[in-house]
Amino acid sequence: MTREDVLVQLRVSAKTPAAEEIARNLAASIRDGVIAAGTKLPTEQRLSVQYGVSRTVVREAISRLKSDGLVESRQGSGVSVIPASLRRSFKLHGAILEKQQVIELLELRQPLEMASARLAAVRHTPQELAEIADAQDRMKESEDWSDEGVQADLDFHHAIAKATGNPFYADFMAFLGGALHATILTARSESKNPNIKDITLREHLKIVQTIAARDPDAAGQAMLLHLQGASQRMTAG
Amino acid sequence: MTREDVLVQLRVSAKTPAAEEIARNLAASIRDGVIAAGTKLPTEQRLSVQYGVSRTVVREAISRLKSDGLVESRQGSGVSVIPASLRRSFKLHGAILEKQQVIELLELRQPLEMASARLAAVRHTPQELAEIADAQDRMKESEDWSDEGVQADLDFHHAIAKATGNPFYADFMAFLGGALHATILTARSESKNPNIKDITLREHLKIVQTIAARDPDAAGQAMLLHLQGASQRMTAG
DNA sequence: ATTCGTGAATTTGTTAGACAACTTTTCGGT
DNA sequence: ACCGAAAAGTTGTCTAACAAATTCACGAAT
Repeated sequence: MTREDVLVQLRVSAKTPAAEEIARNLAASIRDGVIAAGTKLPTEQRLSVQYGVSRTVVREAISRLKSDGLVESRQGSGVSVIPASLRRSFKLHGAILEKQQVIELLELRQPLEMASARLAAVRHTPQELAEIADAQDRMKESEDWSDEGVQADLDFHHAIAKATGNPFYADFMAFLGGALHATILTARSESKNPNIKDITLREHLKIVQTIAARDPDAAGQAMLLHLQGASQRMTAG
Repeated sequence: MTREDVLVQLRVSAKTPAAEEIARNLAASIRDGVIAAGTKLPTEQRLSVQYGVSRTVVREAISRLKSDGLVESRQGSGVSVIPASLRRSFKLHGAILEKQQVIELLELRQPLEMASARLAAVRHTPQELAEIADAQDRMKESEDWSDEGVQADLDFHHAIAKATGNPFYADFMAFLGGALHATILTARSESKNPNIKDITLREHLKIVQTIAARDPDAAGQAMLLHLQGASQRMTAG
């Protein structure tokens, strides 16, 4: 019974819609430079023959590339590749994160979180501070290793980013948090350290206090300590 | 004659493809919570009636939303909105950047550039250092206010990001650079300061020297000074 | 011979209808 | 009340056609 379920699962996950696969294929060709910036893609007609699908499917694939800012189409002319310097979307194309990628992503996040904490310490409103404290409370009351605990953890960081008053911080931290969500969850569940939640809560508390005190240096430092600890717990576990 | 040209121009720029406009409309509804996460979009049939277009156009619009990680479709079931916490793309949906947005974007960039310079100082290889110096030379030889000068400037920062050895830094700085490209260009051309290039080059030189010396603190500090100066020149000019 | 239109060929944008594949709902029999 | 099969609903894909815009080629006028 379970074996059958696995087979079904595999079959489902294996059969990605054609448009998605073609979009991925073309995107890879563009990113690897096989199709150079400034040049044109083959016509929809040729692509449909090449991939053995209808023009409809090809058009849906190209739609995705447009949305990613990889190409630009002009009626009557064709679809041309946009130079890398003008691309306006940032995307994690590899869905699953390897450990090395996790480390690199955390390395990107660290200076942003520190700056976020510093700015939040200086600029936060009472409402924003309350939202930060609320996320902390939700995490305190959650069961260990639960998904809702991880969510509260990420909400905590997101609330701080929102308290900077800079929407780019809020959006980008939410994005990074989402990318790390699954990784954090598995890291926590695999961890042998039973006090992981208490340690996290203590580090969070220090951050809340320093932000509430409007002390940017201390807030940045408290955030740094928290991230270093969390990073160690995640990548070592 | 010229008046007619303007009219044509306006008509052209006003006529965005239907799929793009619908995608934008739906994306806004999702981001604003009008269509809540977890719920389903109206069926393609209903949307095609609602917007007065064919189902094909609706499908292309939805294709874009899928690419943005906003929705997920299951054959036979429908198209459901993905929770914000799981979105895996970061995008500047507002195409044109207002001055306030530029300031906020620079504020996001600053801690990343500092971290980038620090990491590059510690980790750079000779080749990577040469690439940084090369961008600096290209900027030196470019004409004032030229597009190629701005490109060399951005290449300089990108080269540093690559020298961190962390591809996320390289990708994200390239993304931010692209977003700021047009703004930097106009800021330079409008600036009354004729020495803007020389000042920039001097600040860059300091960064190169400190990175070459493998001194992360000095490199970070040099980068901070450069960004503060550049930011002032851009937003004040 | 060169340049300039004009029309033909290309190419993307959009529509319509049909069928396949899959999911959800409905309804009838036990 | 429950179960299973049929029906309805929904997304995925294909085909055929036309509209709209661009590009190209050819011929005419200078």
